[in-house]
Amino acid sequence: MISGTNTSSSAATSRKPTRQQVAVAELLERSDDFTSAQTVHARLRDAGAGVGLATVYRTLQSMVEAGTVDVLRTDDGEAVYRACSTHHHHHLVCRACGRTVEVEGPAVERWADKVASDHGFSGVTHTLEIFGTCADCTAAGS
Amino acid sequence: MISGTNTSSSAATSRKPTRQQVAVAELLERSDDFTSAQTVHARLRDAGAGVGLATVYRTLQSMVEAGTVDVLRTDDGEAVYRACSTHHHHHLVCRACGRTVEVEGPAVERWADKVASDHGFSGVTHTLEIFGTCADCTAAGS
DNA sequence: ACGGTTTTGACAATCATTCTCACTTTGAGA
DNA sequence: TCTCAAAGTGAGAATGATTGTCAAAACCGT
Ligand SMILES: [Zn+2]
Ligand SMILES: [Zn+2]
Ligand SMILES: [Zn+2]
Ligand SMILES: [Zn+2]
Repeated sequence: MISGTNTSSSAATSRKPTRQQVAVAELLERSDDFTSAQTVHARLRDAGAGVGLATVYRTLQSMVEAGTVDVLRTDDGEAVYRACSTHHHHHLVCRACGRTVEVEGPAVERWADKVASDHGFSGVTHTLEIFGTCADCTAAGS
Repeated sequence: MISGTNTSSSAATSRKPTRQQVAVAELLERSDDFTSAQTVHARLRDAGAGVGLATVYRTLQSMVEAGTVDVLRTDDGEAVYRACSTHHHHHLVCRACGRTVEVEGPAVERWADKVASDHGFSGVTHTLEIFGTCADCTAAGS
């Protein structure tokens, strides 16, 4: 119900990436912060190489499943995506400018697993994000 | 942008709760797991004492601002609410049945704050949820 | 009871996301 | 190179949660 199990199969997606998929991937690589599907679509359109909105959504979805991009939700429920390193990590996000830093915390990982198993839970996953205002924005802000 | 600052004012909501607000609050108290606004609305309607959908949303929002209920997002972006204790805590949620356990981790709190300040971030908050399958559901499941 | 303020709720409007389905591209085999 | 079936694309329609609207209803101090 919440954070559903990964029921996707997609045996082996070993196809040559299409122009559209490359465009989406490169745009994400180029930007440091989390970006919504709508924004990706708009940016590609403005850049000339337009990509259909449905394709943007499909591409982002498969990239998430492939683990090459991370997704999280803004306060108003919009999904935002970011090209991240493939190993498990979390995010420190600036509320003002969106700048994002990847962070790791082995101790936290262990703590989460222990808490869950102590309560008899199995198949454990977790989400963890940190928000704040970065130094630059604090300086610039009122 | 993501996880916006609390700009709400609502100086002092010291009004006698209306019948509708009480109905929503009691329904949440009664259920152990996270419930969507739509579901709250449907349940109240089925229970006879109907409450307008807009009112359900408004009431849930103010309860969140008041800190008497927690809110999180399902994988498909739907907001779900739960009456929780008022002190800072996190959730261990069963993916199958929704059963929820409140958990605390002082060490995690310290870690998050330290990571953020190490990177020059201020005004730090965080979100942390743990998902898994509870013992009962593991036993019942295929 | 009376005027002013707050709350409610049926309904319309938004808007991100998904669905449809005809069209295009791709790739392996003939 | 030609052929065809599978995979990918995209414009537009459909979905569905959430929010906006605003007139009627409930509330409150006088
Ligand atoms: Zn910043
Ligand atoms: Zn982790
Ligand atoms: Zn809680
Ligand atoms: Zn915490």
